[in-house]
Amino acid sequence: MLDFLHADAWETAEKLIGCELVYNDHNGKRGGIIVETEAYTASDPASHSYKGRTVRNAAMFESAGTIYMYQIYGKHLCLNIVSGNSDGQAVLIRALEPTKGIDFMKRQRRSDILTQLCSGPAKLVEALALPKQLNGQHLQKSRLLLLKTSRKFEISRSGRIGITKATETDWRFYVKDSPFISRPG
DNA sequence: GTATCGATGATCT
DNA sequence: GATCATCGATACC
Repeated sequence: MLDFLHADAWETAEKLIGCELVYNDHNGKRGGIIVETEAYTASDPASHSYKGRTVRNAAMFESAGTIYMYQIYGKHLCLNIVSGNSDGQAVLIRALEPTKGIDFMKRQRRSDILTQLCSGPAKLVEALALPKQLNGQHLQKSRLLLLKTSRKFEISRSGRIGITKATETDWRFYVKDSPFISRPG
């Protein structure tokens, strides 16, 4: 089912576009279709795994399908899905098109604007109310579900966002013309 | 519409 | 002490 996660991160990042990500707990289900991702590998100067394993990035060196969450700029959490073969690769989930639990997500984000509920890596974590304790857990043993869907999209790629190194590497994937991505192509 | 800037704290040097 | 895989507010065109 999740075999495709074992591919290298740039392949997995493209294949994750169009999958549905859903979190389920006592507050119900909420989630959406993945419409924007970025790939990171251990040989990539922009990656947290570039200088080897540390306490923070340990989850990136676990098996494919492990969840890697980290805190950035003091307050924001970002969600990654580990890919590759326990070699420090992961895919950052950058944006969702909301499908489930939209009222819940509007309350979490204190916003009624549908296209802005999950249009950024920290926004979607806030919208789904993902706990940082997911870090290091495997998808199949967690409350986070990753589902294949039949929807097909036209996928575009570009340089990654918000990094200072390896900005020329086109490892960002997104749904062409989607209003739900973090910023226009 | 685009550009710039401060918040904010864990992680690493 | 410097560096952030960000966001939202503000200023300006």
